[in-house]
Amino acid sequence: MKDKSNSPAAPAASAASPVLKVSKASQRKAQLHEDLIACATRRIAAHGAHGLRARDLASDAGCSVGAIYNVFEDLEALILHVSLQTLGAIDEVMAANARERAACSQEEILTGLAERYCDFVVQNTHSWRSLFEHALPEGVELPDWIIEKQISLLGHVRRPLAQLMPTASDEKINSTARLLFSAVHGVVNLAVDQRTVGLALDEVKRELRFLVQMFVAGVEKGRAE
Amino acid sequence: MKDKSNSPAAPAASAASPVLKVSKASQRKAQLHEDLIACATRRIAAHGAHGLRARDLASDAGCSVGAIYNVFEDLEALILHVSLQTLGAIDEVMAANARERAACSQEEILTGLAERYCDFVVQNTHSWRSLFEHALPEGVELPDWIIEKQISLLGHVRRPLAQLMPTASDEKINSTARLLFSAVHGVVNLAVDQRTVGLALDEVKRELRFLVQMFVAGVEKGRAE
DNA sequence: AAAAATATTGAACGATGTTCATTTTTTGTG
DNA sequence: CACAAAAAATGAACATCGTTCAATATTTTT
Repeated sequence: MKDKSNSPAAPAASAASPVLKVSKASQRKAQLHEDLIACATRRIAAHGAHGLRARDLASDAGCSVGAIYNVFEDLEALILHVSLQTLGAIDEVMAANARERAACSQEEILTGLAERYCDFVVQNTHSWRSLFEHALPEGVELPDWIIEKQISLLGHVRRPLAQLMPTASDEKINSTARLLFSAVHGVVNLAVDQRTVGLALDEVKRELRFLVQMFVAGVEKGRAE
Repeated sequence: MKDKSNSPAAPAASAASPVLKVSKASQRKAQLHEDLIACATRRIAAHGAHGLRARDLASDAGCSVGAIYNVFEDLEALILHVSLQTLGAIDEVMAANARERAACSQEEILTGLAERYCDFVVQNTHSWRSLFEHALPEGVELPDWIIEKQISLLGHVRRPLAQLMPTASDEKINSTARLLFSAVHGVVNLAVDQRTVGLALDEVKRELRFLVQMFVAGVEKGRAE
């Protein structure tokens, strides 16, 4: 037993560095690591994190159940690696919004972010839900490489907000970015869960735009006074 | 086996109607029904819905594990009855806000609601989380008596909103109430879960006020134009 | 080629929700 | 009250999980 893969996709000692030993064993291990994440990603996308069963996974990846635990600490750790990929996909979607709306108003950039987040959640509900459904056990922290990805997401909200609130401190911009992300997240969350207190799926995007527009208008109104 | 208690707290054929038979058996059943909800409420409050185990519950209530399934369809159904109580508690908190701030501005009523919801969630995290953590199985609907309670909660948001948006249709008021509730819910949710993208617990209420104030200001600005 | 180190395996373990044949209690009736 | 039928309560047994670990197979080193 070596590292149980606490860090994600270590580049597997790329072929360009022949000094580092890429033994047959560690190659197989790296391959299994990759395969398991791929299989888990598919299963989570199809049935949610709850539907990820060790025996099914072993069957999919063509290994024994025990092998999973040689590569990952437990299933939860494997799910975290899938989460990193999901976060990456969300980051891409948000980055695309920033590119396509680079010339637009800050309000339009923010409404675009909300709509894109909503679209992603509707199209990738299970994967997205697995990002949030597990309340981590008392005292257990998320690994750094997950936290960094999440901070990166917030950057997409922080940048247009900084333009909208030119006199605000970095701390205020930061907390407002978290506020706005959380609010949009909540609206999408209760909607895709089809909760009674949430919105119907066919009104979510319209109402999300309304939320962001009213919030931005309120901020601008305060600035004008 | 009779009804498995699909409806909540049927008044157990109150003593005032001697025609309806209150047999010794049905009395015991009603008592167990009550006891199980009480024990489940305590356990969920202490350890969350995940920590509700059939064997522990039977031990607490002084019955066999099988007895639980004579009274409730499954543990999920029992959790729903606990949810009704939790929703009732939230309703009370929101109603208290309406009473205490009856003479305040609509903005203050709405910020008060957000703050009270936040306080409740912080103080009753486990019970509150069990309201939302289970995504119901495909095609399974919540029972009417839960949906009614949730609609009742929305009323507390709808009423001040109706004052703020006098020209809006009932549908618009309704969807805006869901929007605002969902947004506040999301902010509180990510905060109590201590998520990276959420707010820290010591800034939540301040930022919630900011969110509601900016939203209300935006709505009023739009009305003025 | 043999030995040491390492990795893989899958049966077994401990929980868990749920069931159901058996036992106990309650109810209806002569 | 006695006694049979009906109803309810019981808890051992079952199916299904995640996880472990002694036994086996493989790889690496000597």
